[in-house]
Amino acid sequence: MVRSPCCDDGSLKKGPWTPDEDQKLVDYIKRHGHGSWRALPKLAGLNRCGKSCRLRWTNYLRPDIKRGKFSDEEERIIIKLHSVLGNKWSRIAVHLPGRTDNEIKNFWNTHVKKKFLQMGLDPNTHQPRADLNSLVNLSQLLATANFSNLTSPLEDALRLQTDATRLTKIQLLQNILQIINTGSTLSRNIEGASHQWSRNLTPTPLEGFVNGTSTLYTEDPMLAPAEFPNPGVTPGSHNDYQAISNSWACIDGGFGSEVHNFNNNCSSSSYDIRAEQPLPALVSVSPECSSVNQTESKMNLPCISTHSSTSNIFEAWGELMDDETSVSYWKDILGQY
DNA sequence: AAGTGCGGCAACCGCTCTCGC
DNA sequence: CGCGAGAGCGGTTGCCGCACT
Repeated sequence: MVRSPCCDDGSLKKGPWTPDEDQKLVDYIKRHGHGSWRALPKLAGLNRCGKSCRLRWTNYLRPDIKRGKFSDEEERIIIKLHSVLGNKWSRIAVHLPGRTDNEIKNFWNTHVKKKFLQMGLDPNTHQPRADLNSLVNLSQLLATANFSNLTSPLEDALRLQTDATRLTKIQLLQNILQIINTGSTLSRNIEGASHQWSRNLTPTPLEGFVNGTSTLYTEDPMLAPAEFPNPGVTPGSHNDYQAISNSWACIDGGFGSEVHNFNNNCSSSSYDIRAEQPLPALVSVSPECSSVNQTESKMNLPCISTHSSTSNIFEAWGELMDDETSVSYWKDILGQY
């Protein structure tokens, strides 16, 4: 089925707006509000389609639009929000009063993205890029950078992200150890819905990590619903999310609201994590993501390899080990807890 | 001064979502 | 429930100005 575009009338003007057109649009909206965008151009005496008028108004003519360069703080917020929301520019724009989604998108594509790439990071996942060239670049950067004194918004955000990623990996390892200890799969009986998500507190995260009762991500009862309510949402993905959300919320209270909203929503039975698409995948995407769950795949949803089966967890583990087989790497992680 | 390349940004395109019938 | 119109959103394009040769 071919749908006719709303602006297929060849007589309608396209391209840059003239000051006269701007004035007409502003005058009309000031007097009458925009009402129906489709009807507006005729009523305002403009030879444009309604869509074009709406874009011009929301991206340029709106009186509350903030112009000029993005501040460091704004950049920091954008990076953090992007790590949580992905390319949801309109959602990000909500947190930056006076900035439009289009402006933020352009800023990301022309400035921030470039910085990510220069640092050898994938701007989509905020993770190190897999290709060799970028790894070489990254190692060079690491050799020259003093990471204990990071000051730029991007570096700040990236350091936090690294911490979050480590937490995710630890969670994955924890799941595997639990399987080994109990001989059961981690996969939750979704229909039964009685899985106790919050486990008993243990003296130290490391002990919990070793014996499979870690509460690394569930110490805050607000962030840890006793039961994970939503069929189709895997424990792994939830904990992955909490790892990040705790990380962000701890460090930046103001920004944590988005994350807390997510977690609160998560506690309601009607909430669908897939609708929010909270995070880019933090661990490698397993092959079955594309074949088994076509809906998720189609929606480009984060399909985390801690998916609800033992095999998936081990596959994810295998992928992780491919990435980081160094014993010292894991010693480094474990040594922190 | 003219030509060229590049970056930034406004605007467009097409898909998805929402809502009313 | 299905359909269509309108609105919103994200990706992409193309113009413009600036720097460099």
